[in-house]
Amino acid sequence: MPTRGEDTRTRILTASAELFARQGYHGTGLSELLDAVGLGKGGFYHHIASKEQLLLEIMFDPIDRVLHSSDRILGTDADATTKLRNLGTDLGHAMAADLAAWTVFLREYSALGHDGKAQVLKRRQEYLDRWRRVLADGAANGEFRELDLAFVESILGLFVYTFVWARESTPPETLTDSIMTVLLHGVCAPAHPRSTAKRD
Amino acid sequence: MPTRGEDTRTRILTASAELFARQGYHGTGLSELLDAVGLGKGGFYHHIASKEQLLLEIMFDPIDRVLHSSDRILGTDADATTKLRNLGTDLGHAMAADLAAWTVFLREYSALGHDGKAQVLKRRQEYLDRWRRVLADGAANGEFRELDLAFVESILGLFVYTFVWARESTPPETLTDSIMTVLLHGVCAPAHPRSTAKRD
DNA sequence: GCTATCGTACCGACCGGTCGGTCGGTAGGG
DNA sequence: CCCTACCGACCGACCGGTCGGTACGATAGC
Repeated sequence: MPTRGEDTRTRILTASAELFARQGYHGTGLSELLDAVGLGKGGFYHHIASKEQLLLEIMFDPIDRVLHSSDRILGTDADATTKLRNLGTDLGHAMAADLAAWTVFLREYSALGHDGKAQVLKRRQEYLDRWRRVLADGAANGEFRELDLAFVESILGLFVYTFVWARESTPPETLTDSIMTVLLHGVCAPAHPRSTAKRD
Repeated sequence: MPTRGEDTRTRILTASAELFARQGYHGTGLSELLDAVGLGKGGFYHHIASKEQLLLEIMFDPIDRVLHSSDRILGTDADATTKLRNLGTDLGHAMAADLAAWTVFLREYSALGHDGKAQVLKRRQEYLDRWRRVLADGAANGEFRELDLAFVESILGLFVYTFVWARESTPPETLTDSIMTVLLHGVCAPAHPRSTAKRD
């Protein structure tokens, strides 16, 4: 029989992410989830410790991915403008590749227990710090204008909401460009008229 | 005895918005809600038709408010840059004034039934059309550069996420400025260096 | 001024159903 | 023979919602 082994777990993760994204964590019952995966309760709990643990794993996956790739981007010796553009396109790619998990990541924070909240918050903070660092560096060397960085908090929301609502009408690369064009023009110092986001 | 009459209904609306924003619609039980309002089930259902109807009313309130004020803004004969700035500050004020309801509006769309979804979607569309119209006008008369308008879909997400996550550390006017500065610089044509969002 | 009547605001016991989770069991490959 | 993968009956708690009843202020008849 196929579909045995470790990939059942993956199937559970994928299907749940989809369901949680569409109907919310509390809005999705176990039985509904079981139907989607094609498993009984016994099978499910053989792989997953609890519904909340499942939610936590769904949320870790996408943020960990961009956390790693942002390290790679920050590690290069490119200028701040390039780094910012790379952060943006990377985030766009990640969201396009796994939009369901990202939607869950953004919306279901409040469904987590105390410990889960702390773990997710820590990763979120770390990731946004990468953006803040690039923005601050660019402001320090004159590439960017001096900015109040409060808007950085909304980078994730900005991307995810664009992807969730505009996905059907527009391909993901166009969405990323659309966001990054405004962001880069909004951030770059008038003296440096590079701008217009081009994908690498 | 006080707290009789129509204001009980208002108390229910306010308390539910707060609870739904913190824990989600499905994540908030009726009994929890009742405790917060200080009412029994009978009292609650005397004022409210159903839990879902309650959700719908919470969501209409904030969007209807900015829908009205955006009409006023679009009706003036100011230039597109000013109109855009006014749309932004107005939205910022509205969100600061009723952040809980706005959070619910953004997060709990999927908890709505078929009819509710359609009604909310219609208002959302109408409001974003105001932004699109200003952006398109500005692009037509040279105030703004030519833009792919896909990012407009995320205006609401952009604001709400900034407010939800950065509220504790930063006052709402600063947040609005922070967002609008990036947005205006990102959107204005290089030839027109007005920018820097100032509140009226 | 007294009481009968009515409508509004509210109570809490109770309903059927669903929730997340447990457990005893089994099929089958190594 | 055992271990992995899975099944589904079953659990108590809790869900949103209903319903019969009541406290009380206002109005009306006399």
